[in-house]
Amino acid sequence: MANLQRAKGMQDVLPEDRHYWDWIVQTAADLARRYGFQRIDIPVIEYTDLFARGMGTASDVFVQKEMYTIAEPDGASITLRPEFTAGLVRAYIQNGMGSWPQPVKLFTFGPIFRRERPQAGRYRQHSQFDIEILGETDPAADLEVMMAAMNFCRALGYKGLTFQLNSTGCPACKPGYIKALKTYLAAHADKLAPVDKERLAKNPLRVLDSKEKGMDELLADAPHIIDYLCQDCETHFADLRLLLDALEQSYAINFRLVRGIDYYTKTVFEVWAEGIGAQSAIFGGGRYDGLAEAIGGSSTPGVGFGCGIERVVLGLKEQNIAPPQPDMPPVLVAHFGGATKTAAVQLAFQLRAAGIGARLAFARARRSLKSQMREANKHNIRYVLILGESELSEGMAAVRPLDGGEQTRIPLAELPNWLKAEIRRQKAEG
RNA sequence: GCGGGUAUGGUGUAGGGGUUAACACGCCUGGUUGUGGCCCAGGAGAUCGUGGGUUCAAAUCCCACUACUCGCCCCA
Repeated sequence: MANLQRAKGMQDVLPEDRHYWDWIVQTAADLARRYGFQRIDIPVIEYTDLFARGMGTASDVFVQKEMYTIAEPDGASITLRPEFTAGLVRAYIQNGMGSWPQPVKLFTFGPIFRRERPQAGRYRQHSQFDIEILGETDPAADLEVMMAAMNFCRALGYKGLTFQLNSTGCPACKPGYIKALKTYLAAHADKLAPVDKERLAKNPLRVLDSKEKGMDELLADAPHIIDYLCQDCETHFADLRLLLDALEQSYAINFRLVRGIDYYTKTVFEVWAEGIGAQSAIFGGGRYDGLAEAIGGSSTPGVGFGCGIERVVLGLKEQNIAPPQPDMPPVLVAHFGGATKTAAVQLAFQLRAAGIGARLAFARARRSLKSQMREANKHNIRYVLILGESELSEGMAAVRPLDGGEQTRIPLAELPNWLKAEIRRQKAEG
């Protein structure tokens, strides 16, 4: 093995896998546009401060040094984005989108960086498809975001997904809940695993996430956030559920669903899939009404989700769902002998200009026709256009179908139209 | 940061102290003068992860390291 390898936690997306990506991203983008979302692209790098204020310096991503942060010579500190939302809200504020017709509905796609220990379905660079609705408090906005996630999965043919929903409250009611939870857990401290004791001290909500033995029973009797929501949050949650019911969208209320980033308010949700290793969430999202203010803008509500493409691909493979095969060029231009190469090159470009996919056989020295035929076969080519000296002297090309049809000779000048007609005919026949 | 597993041609594997390290797939070239898939015949390609040790002899045994991988934490 050569001592050449990609950096830890990085992935090469080979052509074979890449067409999953094309399909997934295309499907997601089509769907998003149908909902009225517009594509936006923002930089991979932001000032570190943005994430510090957005995610909170107490958040795990920040505290555990999971960010790729670079100190610039001039003293600035910049960071490879560990998530999309903060950057998108920054873009909203900076570009004056607050004065656009509200709400502003955006989607984007690109790489995200977190310096974690890699494992199945978790990489240091991963790609997310992300949508956000900014400037809207209506629970129907939450609904749209959630349904976009669900319908996206349906469009891919995904099966066995569960929709996990919870409300995480707001600054008005969350502290009261945390206090109640703390009290309860402290009373049962003897039953807590060491990890959970640590969490209790550091971030009590995280205990809800615990996978330790016996926690299911213990937490079943723990205070539930639902009973502590303020009027506003409760109404919002109830309205959202009514809307989900109206669309007959099933979901599981998961009072243990908490998310790692501090800015979430009210709605939080995840979409879980099976068979992709220990990482089961392919979507995660929620509402973040306080984020814009936290990063220094005027108060702007928002709701959105991020979807991990690598995990979606893992899940699709697990379920044996394959994307439609990408089209390969239907013809290969083969040539041998004399001045045929020049004619072949000209023909190939002429076909491409006419909109016909053409692969040109390369041959530095003499190369047998057999070898060129083999090449065509390997690439699933439908027609080999053979330019030999005999054909060329008559201004013709031999057309050899690889699917069993008869070989014919067609005048070079007529080839583009002839091929177009053939391809159209074949397509019509399926 | 903490655990477990693995490390042999491009890929997937077999082997197991002793002269040319095996197999499959892939790749290349041929199988009569210019024609694919199947088949057949050849060929290229590996300092058996790295460094040390034991031994007359190490890919094989021992130790360390590194990398990859899976899991914990956390998250998409």
